[in-house]
Amino acid sequence: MPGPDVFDAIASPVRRALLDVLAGGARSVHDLAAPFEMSRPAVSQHLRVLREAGLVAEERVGRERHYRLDARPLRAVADWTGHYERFWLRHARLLRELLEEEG
Amino acid sequence: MPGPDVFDAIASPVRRALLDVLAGGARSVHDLAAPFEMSRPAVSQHLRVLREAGLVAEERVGRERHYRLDARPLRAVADWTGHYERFWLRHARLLRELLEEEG
DNA sequence: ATCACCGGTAAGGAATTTCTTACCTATTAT
DNA sequence: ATAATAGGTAAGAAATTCCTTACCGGTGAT
Repeated sequence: MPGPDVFDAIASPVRRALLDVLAGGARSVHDLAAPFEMSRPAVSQHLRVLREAGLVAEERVGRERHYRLDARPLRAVADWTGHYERFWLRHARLLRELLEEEG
Repeated sequence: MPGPDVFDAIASPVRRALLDVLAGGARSVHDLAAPFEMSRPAVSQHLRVLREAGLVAEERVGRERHYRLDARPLRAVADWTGHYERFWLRHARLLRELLEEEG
């Protein structure tokens, strides 16, 4: 049982691309799979990972299943990277100061 | 050659913990490995992943190697999650409005 | 009723990850 | 010079990932 971890879920470029598509609105699995050079079951399996991480929710509509984005778990990622913001800001500041000294 | 991907590098809880430690300042491998119930080579291998992702830099000092954080690649992660901020904010707003209607 | 479509699950294989122990070099200490 | 310390790399095992094909149950169309 490899826990539904959001960091793990977004580690895959395919899954990030799926989320990016879903940011444009809910989609059927068929539509989601279309742009990928991958079998449809493979996409289904990626969707399962996203579902278990809480990043997507499915809604049955007729014989289709519409997946919609649930971005809330991404807050954990944003919060974590946020702790590092000061480091790259400091880096940028030092670089700017260095250039000013020279120029 | 499994490209040095930052999303992949931070997918591991161990590697995130290593970065968290390094946020407190540069450390030798010995010190970095101490808190983990893992062999030292295992930590070395995690450090390699972080190094290839550009998240840490090593500096030789005597017979030690000091690793220091380089947070810059994390900007890519922060930027990516940033695109989703409006979604979880919208979610929070809708929830708030719902509660106000009821209360 | 039958057929087509949507999409999930199962089984299996190749590749990757993540650990271990063993070993090696470089540097410092005695 | 010899011994101890720091830490990278190699080889191999176990677990996991990520794809494939085959198959299945629902739902809608004819």
